Amino acid sequence: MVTIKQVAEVAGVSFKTVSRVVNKEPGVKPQNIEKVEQAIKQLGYRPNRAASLVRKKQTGIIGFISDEISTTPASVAILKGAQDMAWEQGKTLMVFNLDPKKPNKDKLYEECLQHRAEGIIYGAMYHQAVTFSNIFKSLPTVLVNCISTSNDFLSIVPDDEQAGYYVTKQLLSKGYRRIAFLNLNPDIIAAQQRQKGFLKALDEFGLAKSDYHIATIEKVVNNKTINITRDVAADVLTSFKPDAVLCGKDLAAINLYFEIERLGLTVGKDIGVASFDNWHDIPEILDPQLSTMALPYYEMGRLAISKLLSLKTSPPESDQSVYKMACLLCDRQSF
Amino acid sequence: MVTIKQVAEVAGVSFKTVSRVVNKEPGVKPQNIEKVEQAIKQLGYRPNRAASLVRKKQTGIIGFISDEISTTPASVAILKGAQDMAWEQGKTLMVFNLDPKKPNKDKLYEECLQHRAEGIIYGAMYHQAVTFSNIFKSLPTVLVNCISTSNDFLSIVPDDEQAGYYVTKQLLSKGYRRIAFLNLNPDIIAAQQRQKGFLKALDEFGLAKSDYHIATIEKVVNNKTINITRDVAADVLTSFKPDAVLCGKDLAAINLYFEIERLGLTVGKDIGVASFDNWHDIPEILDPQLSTMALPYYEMGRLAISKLLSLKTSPPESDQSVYKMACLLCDRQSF
DNA sequence: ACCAAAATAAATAACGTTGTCAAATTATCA
DNA sequence: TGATAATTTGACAACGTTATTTATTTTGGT
Repeated sequence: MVTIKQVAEVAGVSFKTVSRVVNKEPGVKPQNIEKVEQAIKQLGYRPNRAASLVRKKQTGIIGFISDEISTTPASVAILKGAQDMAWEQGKTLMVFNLDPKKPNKDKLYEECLQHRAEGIIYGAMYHQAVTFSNIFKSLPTVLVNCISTSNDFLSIVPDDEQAGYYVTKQLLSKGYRRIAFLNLNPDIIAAQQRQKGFLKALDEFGLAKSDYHIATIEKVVNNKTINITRDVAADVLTSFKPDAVLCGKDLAAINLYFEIERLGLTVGKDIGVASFDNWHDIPEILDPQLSTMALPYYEMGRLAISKLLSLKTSPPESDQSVYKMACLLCDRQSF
Repeated sequence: MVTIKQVAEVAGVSFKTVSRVVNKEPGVKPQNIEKVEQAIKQLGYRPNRAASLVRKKQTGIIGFISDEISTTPASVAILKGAQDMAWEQGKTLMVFNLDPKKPNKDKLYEECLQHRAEGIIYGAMYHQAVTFSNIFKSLPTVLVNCISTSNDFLSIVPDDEQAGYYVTKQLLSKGYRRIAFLNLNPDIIAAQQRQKGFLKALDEFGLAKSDYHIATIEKVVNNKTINITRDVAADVLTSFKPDAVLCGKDLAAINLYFEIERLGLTVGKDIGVASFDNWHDIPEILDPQLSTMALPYYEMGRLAISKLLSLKTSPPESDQSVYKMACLLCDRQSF
């Protein structure tokens, strides 16, 4: 590998001058800049990042630890957002995935510390509460899509209550008055908060208890979540006879569409359907295309990085705060 | 940050001894190991990776450059596989995503070079041919899910021909004799190779031209691919009247299911359905669950790393070779 | 043309490690 | 016990940079 000194020799200047040119420091004669750049090109020199990091205080590295996040399609966007923002800020993201078999956050954190990361982003697969050991206090840390059980980190989550509230209000304002909510497993935060928003919107429109129905489309058997949308939907559609259905996730909306079609009804005409996720290509592949609340994963990833970077400059006065990011309705044809 | 010398001082040994303990080099008295480990724990010392990298020749860093890959759910698995294998081999993956707006592979490669990566994995979103500049020759490089237009890199791709062949043979051996193939855009490699396999299997079973039908479910209008499965499926189902349909991707199989249901037929009973991808939760959410050829992304990611590492030791005699990885049928209930 | 001030360049220290080799200590055996 | 070999330790150079200080060159004003 060619070093800064070899470049200096070829360019006929001291190696410090080369360093100045490489780092775009001022105070080098244009003529010398020219010579150095020539030599760099000629030799194919590339700065050795590691060597530079030894001397500089700032490494420009941000650790991204994910609880399996980057394999789940819905939230890959978090990573992408973080990566884009990091790149814009001249930082490099180092990505680590937790091993689902034995998830050891601390080991990965250790790795980040050794690389002298300047901060850590921890991303979770779904909106949940996570417990962190004290080692996580070593660096500025921002949580994405989860909160800390001990509430001691800045975290960025989707505003599921707002999402539930907003989409319900949209349904109501379009005239739907008999709404079924096929919610996710009630143990998860998103399900709880969406339901809160759902009820709030109904309340504002003065709907009675008999005008809505809430059911659960997930069942947990020995720690595995299984999807029972098809049966639940069939039941709710025939017994409650809603004029609109709000579905906990786009994937389950597929099942819902089938059940609606089976009853000879048409989505978007006889019955409105709305959902949550905006899960990649699913909403668009359905017919009619599914109107769904997009979870702002990409933006959450971006915000995580910028919050992290500002954490480092400003004192962590505002720790333990939770940023709830608004969800947007992707308005298509299903209601 | 605490350094090796501070640890040495506390432990009452030379800093070289600490270095030996940290790197588990032999020849340190157990008693001193104990003292050093004590001091390390007491001070919370962590080796500075950058400093170590300056001195050592091996950085243990592998660059992973992806053409948007890590945002597409189907192939996130490549990244995961690569990451797992890299971790097992004691390497660290540095992940870079191409900016879809202005995809500049070379810039990311440059970044990898500066980090003194020992090798590069380039992953593509779908099986395609990609052109690389000469800068990619600087390091051992392995391509995943794509081949080089100039055929000068080792690459790892799914064996789409085998996949098409295998699944068709399965259909045939279950007695289906009138098969429609709803293929992807014929411009892409996967579509071409699967079709080849499809035809080969049909030929082996001696099927006539009138016993099968091939249609395209994607249309390209101003560089954007649009999905026309619904219309094509409706047409093929009524005009050709297949007893089985092989679908180009799981997502499109959703459309196909709808059309089949609309005709009053039942998947898996009146008509067999098979597909390609094993795209996350889709095959399981469909009813009946979809039998589909899984693309071996995870394994491709793993193989990429191990091939890369062996490239470095053995001379690149076997360059320009293409590893085609067999696809497995995920046998469910749709045929 | 000369001097001071400003601009530029060079020399050298420093960063936190690992590699080399010589020195010190301990173990082995006659 | 003494000599020798084996083990363990430490001093110091080296890695490729950036930071700091010092030296040199250029510029501007008289």
